[in-house]
Amino acid sequence: MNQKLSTSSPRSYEQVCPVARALDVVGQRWTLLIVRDLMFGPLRFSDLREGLPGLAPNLLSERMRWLVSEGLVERIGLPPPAARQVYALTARGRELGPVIHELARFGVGDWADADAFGPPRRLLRGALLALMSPSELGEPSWSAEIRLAEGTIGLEVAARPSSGGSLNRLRLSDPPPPGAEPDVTVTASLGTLVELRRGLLARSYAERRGRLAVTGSRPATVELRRLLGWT
Amino acid sequence: MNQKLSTSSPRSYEQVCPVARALDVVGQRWTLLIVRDLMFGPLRFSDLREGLPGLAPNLLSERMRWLVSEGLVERIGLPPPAARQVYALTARGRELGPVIHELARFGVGDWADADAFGPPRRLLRGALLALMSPSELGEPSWSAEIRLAEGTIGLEVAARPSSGGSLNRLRLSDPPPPGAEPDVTVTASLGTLVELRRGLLARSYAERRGRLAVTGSRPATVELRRLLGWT
DNA sequence: CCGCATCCGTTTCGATACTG
DNA sequence: CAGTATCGAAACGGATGCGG
Repeated sequence: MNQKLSTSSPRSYEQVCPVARALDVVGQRWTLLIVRDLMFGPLRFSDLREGLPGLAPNLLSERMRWLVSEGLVERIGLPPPAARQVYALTARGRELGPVIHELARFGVGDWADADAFGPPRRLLRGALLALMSPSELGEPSWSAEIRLAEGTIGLEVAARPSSGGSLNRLRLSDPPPPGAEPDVTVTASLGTLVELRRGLLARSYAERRGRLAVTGSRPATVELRRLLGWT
Repeated sequence: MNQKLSTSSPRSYEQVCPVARALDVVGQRWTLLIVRDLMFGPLRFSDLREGLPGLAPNLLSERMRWLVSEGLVERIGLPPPAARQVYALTARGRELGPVIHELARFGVGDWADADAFGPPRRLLRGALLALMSPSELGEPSWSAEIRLAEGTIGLEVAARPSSGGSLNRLRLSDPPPPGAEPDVTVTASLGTLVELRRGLLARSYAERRGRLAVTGSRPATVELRRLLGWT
């Protein structure tokens, strides 16, 4: 009779500051990782569990209830033959994209074991995104194929729009769209890309050692280098 | 003898993902708010306490020890006459700037009571920063003066650099540098600026109602509008 | 007064077991 | 598969005290 499942609103910082406001909503443990996992598409409860080992099911369900109540996530019922229901980000939830991206950018700074990147594979796109600085891009649109040990990811860069965040210019696809020939192809391990980004490894040296191979049109290569922060 | 002050490393997510890495470091309660407060300059222990009501002193000292051990903050001893010591962000700690900024941008999205903005005053610059989209700026450099009920803030925008985050183009000063004549002056309440940014209020309407006044050179006005996201 | 350390009641988390 | 129920462990918040 006495229900305990009442989306107990967590502790608030009680500050009239947008940062504190944001953290009141997504500052609790696991919350941003849940959003991260939903960033590339809707997932079921068990998909989320799989991607978040260590998160107890009761806590996950409480977090989901909270995220729904805050309007960041919605529960969507799928047509009969498919799985019963999925969780998807709302438009408001997708506004957390830049937050996740900047966190990832920061996290790359002490990411020593990138080659130990494990499942789930869908996070691979996010990991790659963390290595990219879309604000450094030039105007044109181009495409690339990124071949990692874990799999190959497609990248499409849209032309610079008159306004809007430059993050939206990037589209990662896993697997890459078939048939389309990329402007540039890069082959490396995730760890190599991380070291290049962090400036711990020189591009020319990596190429000579066979840890990095880039082939394709000259302009697209230059843009790729900017995007991935190679010196 | 048995010391408990051993910077007990907090729970880790144990994931090989840059977002999880970042949250392992700054994901605990209060941590990002501490960094936020240090973003505009070094502070003493008691300054931090003042800006973070609800944070117990033992927890603050534990967080500071953690941040120091992670290399985000350093303890600096000041010359004798001044206060004994201050905490300052390291270069690595300043890398959290974009994270804080994006969190603030998100937090503006449900910031209904901006006019109730309270002390400490030094957060005023951060609140303003949250309303700004430096990525929308054009090339030129210009300056502005922003007159709020809480006080007047100076803004200087540097010319677009060849590379580097556009956040670095902005410099907020409180109070504004004396003597320099700003290219544009805007007078409004913080709440009005928030409503304008969120699109809840039209600029022309706000001006007619006397809630907003913008004076200055035409080009600087246009840039200001882009920066603050007015339609 | 500042910069913490200690004690203690409350909240949140994590692991496991269990149900429709 | 999609959660709920329970319970011990850890983290947090508030009060108080103490040395420099």
